[in-house]
Amino acid sequence: MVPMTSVTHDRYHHGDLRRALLDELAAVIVERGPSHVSIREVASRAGVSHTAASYHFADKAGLLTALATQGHGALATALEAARAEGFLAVGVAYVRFSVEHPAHFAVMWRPDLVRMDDPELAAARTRSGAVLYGGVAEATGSAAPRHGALDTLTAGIAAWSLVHGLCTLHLAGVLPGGLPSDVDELTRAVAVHLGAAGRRRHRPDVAGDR
Amino acid sequence: MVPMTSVTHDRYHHGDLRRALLDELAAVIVERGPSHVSIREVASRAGVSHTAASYHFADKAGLLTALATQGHGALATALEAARAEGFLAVGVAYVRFSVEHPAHFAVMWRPDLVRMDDPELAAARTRSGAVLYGGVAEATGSAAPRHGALDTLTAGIAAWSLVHGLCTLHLAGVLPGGLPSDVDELTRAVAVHLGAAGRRRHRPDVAGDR
DNA sequence: TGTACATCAGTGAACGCGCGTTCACTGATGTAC
DNA sequence: TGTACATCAGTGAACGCGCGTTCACTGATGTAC
Repeated sequence: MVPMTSVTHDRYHHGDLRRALLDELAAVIVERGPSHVSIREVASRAGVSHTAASYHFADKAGLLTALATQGHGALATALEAARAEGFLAVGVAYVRFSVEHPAHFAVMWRPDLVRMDDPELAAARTRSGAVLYGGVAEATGSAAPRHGALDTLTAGIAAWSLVHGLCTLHLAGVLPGGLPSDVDELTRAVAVHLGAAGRRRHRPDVAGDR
Repeated sequence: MVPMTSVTHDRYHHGDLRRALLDELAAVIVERGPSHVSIREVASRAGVSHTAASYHFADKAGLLTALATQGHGALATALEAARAEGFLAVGVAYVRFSVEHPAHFAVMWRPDLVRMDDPELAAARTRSGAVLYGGVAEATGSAAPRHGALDTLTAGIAAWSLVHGLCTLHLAGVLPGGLPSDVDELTRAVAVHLGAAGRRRHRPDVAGDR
């Protein structure tokens, strides 16, 4: 887990309490999961009264929404940086993000924990979504012949699903032994099997059946 | 959402309160998410005192663990039934399970909500895992030449990751428009891009890069 | 077939606790003149 | 440069609530004789 902020000195005016609270929130989520979060504990760990936290975030959902927003921003930045290195690098960056920021990852697509209609969250999601969808369209060739549009879309969803599922299962600790322990290597070894996407334009006979 | 039990008549001795509580738990999770569950509410919805629920489940983690156990059992049954119809059918069954039992799916791989070391849960996980791993090894040809073992394993993880990620994103409601609305069709359209797995025995040049 | 009794499956009151929220208040900082 | 004042960023006490847990108790059922 990589904290998103550097240290601040303790005065009455904290300086960057909002950031500090989000860092502590992330730490609590890593320790106990997103279901066992309380504003009071987060505030206490940041060394301030719990009302100070309420000053920055309207309520618990607001706190979690802010973490999700921060996460989508950071994910977008990571994916944007990887895009130039090609399709596979974006996938590797996605999985690496989930490992470096597991708490953010844990709340970023959780409509039951986060206010998905929050304007700032929506903006951040649009940014990360642009790389996710756009990047795949580029990589697989967006100027596809007819019937290619759905194929391009489903190829993108396949790639997203694969890396997202890999993150989820990996973070849950339910993957079996025998896999590469290095996460970049693991991602490449698994994503290799997404071979069909970049290779052809037409729909094959149903793949892998029998 | 498909309830796993049929109705019971109300007597002092309920008849199948354990089942009824799990059904209500599933309903609460679908409505508000696994983070907003309380024993008292589940008991109240089942029409019994909250102490009656404590009689059947030691605590909240026990309640959620029982749901996860039930889920793994049902998933194993579904996957076992689909296995004969081939590799792709197993994936379709997996996604269909997540849609029919979203509450179960939401807790089945959540070490922060569930006691993963619970013996009954472990047994149920072993059962579902057997189809998941074993099925893939069969479908891709387990008698692979050398260097094929890791390849077979990662192919299985790729398939699992893809369908698992698809479930997660679909249930979260974050998939973009333009995709097939029928879930079986969606799964097939996406899983098609996992083409590399069933087709060859040797590792290709790095797939999809560029 | 009756009866006694153990066990199973529930009730309902009481507990202490941590929660989110509200409130009046205060210390530190920035700005107008 | 100094002072007044508004605003920002916190404190700490108090609230009512729902929570999980514990406890003594009871109704229904099953079994031994």
